[in-house]
Amino acid sequence: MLGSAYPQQDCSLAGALEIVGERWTLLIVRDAFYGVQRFSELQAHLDIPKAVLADRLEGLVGHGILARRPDPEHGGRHLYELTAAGRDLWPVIHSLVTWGNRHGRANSRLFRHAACDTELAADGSCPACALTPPPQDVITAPRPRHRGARREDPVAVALREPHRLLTRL
Amino acid sequence: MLGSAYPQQDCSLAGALEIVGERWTLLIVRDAFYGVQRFSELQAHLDIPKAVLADRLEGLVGHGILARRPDPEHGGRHLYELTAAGRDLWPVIHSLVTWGNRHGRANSRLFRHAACDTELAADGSCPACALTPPPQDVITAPRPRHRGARREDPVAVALREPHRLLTRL
DNA sequence: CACACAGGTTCAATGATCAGACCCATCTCG
DNA sequence: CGAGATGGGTCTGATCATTGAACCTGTGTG
Repeated sequence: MLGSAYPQQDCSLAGALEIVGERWTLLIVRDAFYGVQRFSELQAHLDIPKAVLADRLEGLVGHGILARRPDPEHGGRHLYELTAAGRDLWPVIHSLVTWGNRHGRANSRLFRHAACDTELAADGSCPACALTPPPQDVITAPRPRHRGARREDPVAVALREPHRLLTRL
Repeated sequence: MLGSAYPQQDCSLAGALEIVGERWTLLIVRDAFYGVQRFSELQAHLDIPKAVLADRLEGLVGHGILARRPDPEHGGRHLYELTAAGRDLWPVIHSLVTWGNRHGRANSRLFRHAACDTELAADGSCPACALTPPPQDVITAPRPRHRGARREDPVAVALREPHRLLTRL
């Protein structure tokens, strides 16, 4: 996003958009909720230029939304994980998915409360349990009979199975 | 947003971001919730280049988020109002404001349920009434003792008084 | 040691944004 | 009626972000 700032806007919406409002940023955060943690997986799943991905990851880490730590399995590599501030973005992601689902292209995925298997309401709450589950208690699965553009990258393939948010893919 | 599209992303989040993910777009929608309806008011309140504002308004009208109608008081002018699809963006706006409030710059405004005057919870629900009020039942007011960069444009001045969302400023 | 691979950085070309100048229709005041 | 002010734009050159491809480096593998 150009300038990456909204000067003179004394508003926390503008402040939030300066951090997560750039192109690609919320898609990266979405994948982080899905459990994607590697640079190469993000790049393959999002079709994003490496330079932009590196720039966005640096920004997200700098703003405390993602944490970058060494990969214990592979020397020299890193894993990116959501911080507490990043996990707080779940209502933003879910409300945008819900809106896009109703008014834009229909969604390929649905979100259920892990405890009772009920699909989440528009505001992210579980209608059966009358509470709003945190993302680690949400399971995402492909929508049945959905025929989207079939991606074949490892992340897209792994997401054909139901998967609990925030757990490593 | 460059390209204004995320090709190959079979996801309603990407679809939503293609519509409302461009720079300035969500700030325009926020002002529409505040009751701003004129081109000139938006331009003065947002400090946005006229060409970009015209482009964004055209996009929002084209995607059915704003409706453009002739201004009955002034010939040749227009008013922009949120459609039903646009009003459905309230959870997106509120969740972003709430997040920015906790993790970015503190907010200058707060949101209360008109029926009971209780401040809304993070998920947009009213803690006292145990329901999620629609935006037309929400009142926004400046945060007490807040000293932000004082804007002097007509919209900023009008918003120093408590104001019900979606009603004309 | 040669090689592949993850994870970047650098580069030229492209496309979006910006500030400011310009334009036209309507309203206001003399 | 005519002159100027205002709203709502469009147009233009300069600036800045994004893109895809090429290149670089450190680590594991055969």
